Order: sequence, then structure tokens, then C-alpha cells
Amino acid sequence: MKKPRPDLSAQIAASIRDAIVEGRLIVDERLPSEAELSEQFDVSRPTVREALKRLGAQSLIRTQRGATGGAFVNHLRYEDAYAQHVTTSTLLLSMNDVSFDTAAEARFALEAACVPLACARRTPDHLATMRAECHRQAQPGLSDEGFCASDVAFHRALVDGAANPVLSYQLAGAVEAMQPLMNMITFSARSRGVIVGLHGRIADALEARDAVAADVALSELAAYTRELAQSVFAERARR
Amino acid sequence: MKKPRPDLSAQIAASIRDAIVEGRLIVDERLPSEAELSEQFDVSRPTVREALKRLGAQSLIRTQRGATGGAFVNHLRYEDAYAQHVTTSTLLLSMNDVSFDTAAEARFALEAACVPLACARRTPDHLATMRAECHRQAQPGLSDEGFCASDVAFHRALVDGAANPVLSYQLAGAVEAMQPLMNMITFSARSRGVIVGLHGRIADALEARDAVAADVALSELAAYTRELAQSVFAERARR
DNA sequence: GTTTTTTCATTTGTCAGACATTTAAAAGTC
DNA sequence: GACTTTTAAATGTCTGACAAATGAAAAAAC
Repeated sequence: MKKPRPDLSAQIAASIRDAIVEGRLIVDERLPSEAELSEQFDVSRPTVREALKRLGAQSLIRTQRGATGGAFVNHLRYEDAYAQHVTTSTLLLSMNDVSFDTAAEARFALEAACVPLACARRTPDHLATMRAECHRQAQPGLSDEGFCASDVAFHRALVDGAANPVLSYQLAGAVEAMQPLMNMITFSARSRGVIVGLHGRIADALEARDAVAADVALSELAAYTRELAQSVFAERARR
Repeated sequence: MKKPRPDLSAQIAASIRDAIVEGRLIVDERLPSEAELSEQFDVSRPTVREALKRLGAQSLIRTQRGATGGAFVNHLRYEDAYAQHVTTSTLLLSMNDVSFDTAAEARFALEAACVPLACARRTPDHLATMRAECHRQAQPGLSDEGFCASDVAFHRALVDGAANPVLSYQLAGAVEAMQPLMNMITFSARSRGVIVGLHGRIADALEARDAVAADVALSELAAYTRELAQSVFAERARR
């Protein structure tokens, strides 16, 4: 029942993190040097460094060497947060025995939310990406991993079509973390054909800005994916 | 154009992180001791420690002191990832000048995706939470911050009603990160009444498992929220 | 006076060694 | 056999030092 007192470096990291989140430290502001911090918190420099590394791992600060160097509050960009979000999401799925169905349900539900927006805002660029991925998916020599990677790229283009960075960031985890689960499935030439066909229909609907048609095609894709996964897992269980 | 070679501690952290993500290190497996790692990577112990702190900050490992202690691959749980996801999402919004409209659009689109699932799966617990938050929101003495916090809790209950942990995790960022933006709005007694009324209608629809009615009420809430924000910001701009 | 070069102080990155603290297993005691 | 003590191993922390990078000031060259 007793709370294990967190490490000093964790305490210091939390203290600085709070200052950033609450706005007491603003973007590009320079933190005190390690020597000054170690005096302020009354700890040694290595301990301060461990705290700073923690914050660096979360992209909250960046460090620079040299005379005018130091630790600076980082301007957190989508790309920085993106990689971490995907890593965490992937590990969450693999470590918590999330079923294929659960993950697929989440992904398709979230994508469905993007469809109306994507129909309204998709640019020729988004369509071109989707068409290119469809073309790649139809290549006969493509490996299963390559097919799944292309599948992820296609769905990312759909999400990005909504032109809402908040949406893109939040959904990145769900979309990308699906890939390892998809990789567990081996796609026959026939099932690949069905999927590419549905991808084509989704792209067509987005081009025509027809949200209803896109939603129907996406639902069919969801159903077919679930079906495919069930038969693959059933086959595997029999052996 | 030249790539600044990353720090040794960053290299080591990346190396271990890859091993975890790729499954070469499995959950609860013990990493070599700091002394052994420093020998393996041919660096000093403080450098190894900085690398381990980086991984600890991402909840990828946990450390334990004592004879059988050491660093262990952590079983990443939703709760661990949750706090980090919310912190990152909040900072992303505040640092990238995301407009209220963009964030609200994302939140309502994602919640709409949960509505059909929540209608099918919501438990009495979810309904009770939503009713309780509605009741709190109707209290006259509630501060603006308290109102917003309750608003977030209400929407979280809606999302959790979908009974899909992947969905809950991914949406947590969008829902919780909205709060600081909502806090910028001061709610009149009248606007509070409208919002509570719409919340009530959403809860009613979920209780009746009526997805269409829930979707309509949610859409109205989205429109009203946007309207409210616009008038608040317009008023502020005038001064 | 202006430009270029050199020097230099500051700061992070890394290392070595040491001691403190925690923890569980091993050894000892009854 | 059950309990207590010892001990070894591991992380947590500190001190002190040097290396490397970097911008600014000082010096030199034109």
C-alpha cells in the first residue's frame, strides 16, 4: 500500500514536464544549464542528465552542445509525436492480446468517420497516392509484407484526405498498428484481387465526392477483411 | 546536409527499443545488468543509464532494485500509455496553433464513429456515468473548469461505451486534449443549459439503443459548440 | 576600418571510480 | 523446521575529470 517514492531523476523530469505543459516554460526557451539545474534541485549532474534524457525521449526538449547550447523546450511537431504514437500503439496491440477483430473494428470505425470529410476535401494528390497504392497491390510479385505496407499507405491517404491534422495524428496509431496483425495473414491472389477492387471503389467514390458510396465500399472491405481473418485463423487452429 | 551522429545513449536506447518492438526481447524478460550492458556496448555505466532512462520514460522498461532486480521489458498497459498520449496530444494542440474548429471537428467525427458501437454495447455503468456528469453540469455553482472537466468525462463515457479498448485509447488523446481549448470559453447559464440538454438526449438515445437519434443529438451538439466558440472568439476579437 | 583568423569560455557528452540503498537468496542459529 | 543474520548483486547517486562542440570575443591581417 505504500507508494514507492519515485527516483530523483523522475521527480525532476516530472517537475520540468509540468512547467512545460502548464506553459511556465515556452517553446524555444532555454532551460538552465545542467550545472545550474543540479544546484537548483540539489542533486548531482548525472541525475539531472537522466531527467533531461527522459524528457528528450518524449521530444519535449532538445539539446545542443557548445557555448550557447543547452536544453531547449522543443516545438513538438506532428512528425515527432507520430513515430512515438505508432510505436506505442503497436506495442499495446501486441502485448495486450488484442484480437484481430477488435483492432479491425476500431480501424474501420475511425476511417468511416473520415469518409465524409475526405470526400469534401481530398486533393488530386490524395487520389494519386491511393491509385498508386492500388497499382502496387495488383503487382503479382509483391510479397505479403509489401502488400500489407501498401494497404497501410492506402488507408493513410484516405485519412489524410480529411485534411484535419488532429484526425490524422490520432488515427495514425490505429492504422499503422494494424500492420503487424495484417502481416499474420497470407493473402491469396484471389483475396488480393477482391481487396484491390474495393480499394478502387473507395478511390472512385472519393473522386466523385460520393460519401455514401465510399462508406458502402469501406463497410464491405471491413466485412471482407474480418471474414478473411476468421478463415485464416480457423485454418491455422485446425492444424 | 550532414547528419549529426546521435548520442551514444540515444543509439543504445534505439537498439534496445528495436529489440523490444521486433520481439527479440519479450515481456518481463530481464535485460543484462547496467554493468554488462556497458561492457557489451563498450560505453560507461552512466551512458547506459541515460539510455535506460529514455526507455523508462516511454514505459518500455521498468527497473527494480535489489539482488534480483534490474531492467525488465514492461508489459505496456493502456493506463501507462494513456497519460503519455494525453500529454503529447495536449502539447501538440497548444504548440501548433490548432484552431478550435479543427480540434472540435476531429473530436465529434471520432465520437460519431463510436455511436453505433456504443448503442449496441453500452452497459448500465456507462449510462450511470453519463447521467451523473449531466447532473453535475447542471449544478449552478460549478466553475467553468469544472464544467469542462465534466464535459470531458461525459464524452469519455460515450467513447468507452463502445467497449473497444483500441478505440478508447486512440480517442483519449482527441477527447482529453480538447479540455484546454474548451477552458478558453466561458459558458453562460443559458449555453450550459443547452449543452446539458443535448447531453441528456445523447444519454437517452444510448439507453434506447437508438443510434440515429444519438447521431442527430451529437451533430447538434457539435454545431452548437462551434457556434458558441465562434461568438466567444468574435466577442474577444472586438475588444 | 573591415575582414579574417585565432583564442577562449561555456555547455553538453562521456568516462572512471566510489559509496549508499534495496532486495532476495544463502548461511547460520535456535 | 522456522526464524534470524549475513551476504552478494543490482540499481541509485555522487564526485571529479576530460573530450568535443560551438559561438563569441579578441587578435591579427589586409
